Amino acid sequence: MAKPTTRRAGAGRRAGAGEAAGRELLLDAAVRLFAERGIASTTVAEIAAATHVTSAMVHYWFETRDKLLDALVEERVAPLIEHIWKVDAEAHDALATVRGLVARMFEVTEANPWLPSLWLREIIQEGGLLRERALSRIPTERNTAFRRAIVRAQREEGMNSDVSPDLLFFSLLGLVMLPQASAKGHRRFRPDAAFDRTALERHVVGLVMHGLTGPAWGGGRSLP
Amino acid sequence: MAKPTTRRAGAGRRAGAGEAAGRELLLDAAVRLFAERGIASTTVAEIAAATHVTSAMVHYWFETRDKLLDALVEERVAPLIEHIWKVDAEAHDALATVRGLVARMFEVTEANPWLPSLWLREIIQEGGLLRERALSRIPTERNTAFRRAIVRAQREEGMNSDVSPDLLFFSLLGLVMLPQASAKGHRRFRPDAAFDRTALERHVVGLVMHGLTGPAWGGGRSLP
Amino acid sequence: MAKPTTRRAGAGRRAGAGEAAGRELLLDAAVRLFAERGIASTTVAEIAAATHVTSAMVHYWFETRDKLLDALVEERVAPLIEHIWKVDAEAHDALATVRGLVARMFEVTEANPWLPSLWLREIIQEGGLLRERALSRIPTERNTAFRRAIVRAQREEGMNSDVSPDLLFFSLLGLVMLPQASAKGHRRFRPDAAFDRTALERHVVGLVMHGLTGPAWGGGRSLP
Amino acid sequence: MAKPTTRRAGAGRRAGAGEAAGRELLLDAAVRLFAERGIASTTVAEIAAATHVTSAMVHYWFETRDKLLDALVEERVAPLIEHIWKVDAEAHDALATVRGLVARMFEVTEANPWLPSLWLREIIQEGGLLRERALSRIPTERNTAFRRAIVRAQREEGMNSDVSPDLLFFSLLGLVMLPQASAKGHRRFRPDAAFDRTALERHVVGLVMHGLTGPAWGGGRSLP
DNA sequence: TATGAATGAGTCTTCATTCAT
DNA sequence: CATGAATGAAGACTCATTCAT
Repeated sequence: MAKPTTRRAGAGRRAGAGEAAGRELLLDAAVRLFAERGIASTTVAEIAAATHVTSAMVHYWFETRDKLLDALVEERVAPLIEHIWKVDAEAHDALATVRGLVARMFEVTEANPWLPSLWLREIIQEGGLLRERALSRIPTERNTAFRRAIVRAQREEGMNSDVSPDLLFFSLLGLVMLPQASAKGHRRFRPDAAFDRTALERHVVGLVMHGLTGPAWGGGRSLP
Repeated sequence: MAKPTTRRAGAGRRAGAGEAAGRELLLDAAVRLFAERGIASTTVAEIAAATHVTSAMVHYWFETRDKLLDALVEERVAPLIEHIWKVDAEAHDALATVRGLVARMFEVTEANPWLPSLWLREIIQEGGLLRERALSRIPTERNTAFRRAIVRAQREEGMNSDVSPDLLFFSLLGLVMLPQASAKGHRRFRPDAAFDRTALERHVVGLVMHGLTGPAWGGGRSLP
Repeated sequence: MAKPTTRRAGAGRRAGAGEAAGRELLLDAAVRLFAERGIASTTVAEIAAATHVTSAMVHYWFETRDKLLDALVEERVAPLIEHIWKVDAEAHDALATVRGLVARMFEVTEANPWLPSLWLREIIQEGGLLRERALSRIPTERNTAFRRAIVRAQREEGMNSDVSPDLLFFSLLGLVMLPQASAKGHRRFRPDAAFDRTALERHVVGLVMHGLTGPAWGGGRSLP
Repeated sequence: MAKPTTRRAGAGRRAGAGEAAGRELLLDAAVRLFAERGIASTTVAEIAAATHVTSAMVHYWFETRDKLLDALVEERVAPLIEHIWKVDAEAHDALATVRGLVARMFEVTEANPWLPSLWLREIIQEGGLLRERALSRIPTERNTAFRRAIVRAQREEGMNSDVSPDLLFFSLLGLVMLPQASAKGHRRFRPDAAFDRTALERHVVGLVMHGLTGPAWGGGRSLP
């Protein structure tokens, strides 16, 4: 975003049409390599090589490796987090809220297959290199509202009360992200089965929706 | 196992009583630091310092950083994996099998709090530094038997058929491991709540057991 | 030839005019230091320091110490070996062939005073660090032809038959190279006498030419 | 020779019968390994391992690596040098002196096949790790006498005057030592021919004796 | 924009050496 | 005599970063 050297301070980035392709290409490569190998195991030179430029160019665009991570979160990760937590006008009850959350998680990972890996390795865990940068982008009020909706559904609508409102979001994350992060690992046990995001979504939704309602949940409700 | 430099060739270590404390202490420190920062971000010198020795000692005991990883999987990770997949004589139906698997996952993580982090970062994902070493320790036949038990329960006992037998194990892993790997992250949203493994277990078991049975699963069955 | 780290993949060095001086200077320093101290006793940092750069630059140009040795043989040693064994159109008999071989050995060592040391320490001996790399550059067919010429001269022209055709080349090598490799050692016994390559050549040629002909060799032949 | 620690200062080495085998075995191994790989490329631990002890034992016997080299020259190399230069009562003329010198070189290398390699790599060259230690053992007066004998033979007996009295000893060294140091290299060109010290001696003596006398050296003299 | 040359600060690894037992 | 544990000082190699062009 910032131009590195003061020597050409005048030449600001004009947010134009087909402009600054280099920068975007570098972020593309970075995000992909970080997901494949982990951030700590990816060098600036590798990102540069994947984009057919030299590592000096990475510094031209981002100044330091650390600011590249800033830019990565800002421009690539944060928008996805925000999309996942977007207010869902359609959701009139807790179950639909959960359903929407899961749906948007799948939307987002479908368009950005590098996300599960990055989330598991670099965001969720203490010591993750994007942790502070990314976690601060989770909208606290939305998160709180979500928990409250669960609490209310348990109290008033007979939602499975074994479920912890505090932990439910982590469960969804685990259910959606972990299988996608280990996709290539599946082949070890089922070498024939290619990874199928649709199958995963059906599986997760089936498990969670039933899990939240449970046998005791009044009959008539049908799952979307 | 032994390093040559100073030792008489062929003089093996006798696996005696309270012996070789240094080696075990180093593995303890390694496993802890790897879980905290990731393997790639942990230097040999840091592991040594955590044990109050020099990095030369790490090479004395393990020869190379890479062989330290071998030893780590062999001596610390593999036994846990094997315990998780141990044949469960008590489990007479699919549901009990799942319940037992989850229970042993919790047993293992309670005694080894570093495991979730390591599993998510270094085992599950492509590019994880322990991946090949650890994945080969998962007993294929047990894994297959597990999937078959699910299939049979779906066909014969009305288990929730949305659930994919291939994906269920990954779901359990995600449900059990991910929240524990991000434990310190919880505090960001609920600063008061200390991590409570018992609460997590109730949550996971509640969600999964209900999720597998679902509203349609005949009445009488009661969860453990 | 080029190192990747910073460079665009595939961007080769253009073998231009006064270009890549750094690389050549490093090879100069390497060859000199290796001759003085032996390869095993010379560090990358010493080579770098002799060229007023850091050891990182040596890795920039040659990637590893080992590939520096490859380059050294390829670019500095092999051409000399090939020159020594060049087909000698002037040589119409075995004696002239020997004379030419010796003459070219002196030519080459005059222009490259580091060669004798390197040859004795790193090429000739088992365990020499350039041995495999350099020995493979000796043209087998020329070597064989040389031996056959000696055999014929012994059978047909009365050349000294005590001389072994197989060993003669080693003798020449020893006569030419060893005194030059120990040049500074001479001073120990004759502190006044500076090393005099011309004197050595007269000595070697005198000894060998007489040695090959011997008292019985028909009179008339005069040495060049 | 000296016991390292003062703690048992009383326990001096008694130069007894089958005593201190460890020390001698270590010197044996050292001398062999140094000849094979060069001193700089041989570690204390390797010498120890070849003797089935630990490197601590090498320090017990020799205190430091450097003092091991001292001992090596003192006890293994110097006696051989002295033997080579021993006053030769049989030699009544210069030619016989040369002949005797060569004969003793072969005696010594036959019993100590590691010598040629060590001499070429570590003694003869500047930068050789035994150079100072060994060169000082060459008896200057014998060396000078040898040169004077040659000068006299050239002046008074018609010995080949192309030969330089100063260089002759180096030539002998080169002729005798270099082929033996590169023995295994021969196989590259003549894979069938095993190294044959007798053949080498005939070759060297034949070359040198004829070389010193030359065509003009009156007839009658026959070589031994 | 883009590069090649250059560097300083690590990081892993090796090795001679020490010392209590 | 002999060892195992321990270390400090190197040495090869890597990598983010700088800068003149």
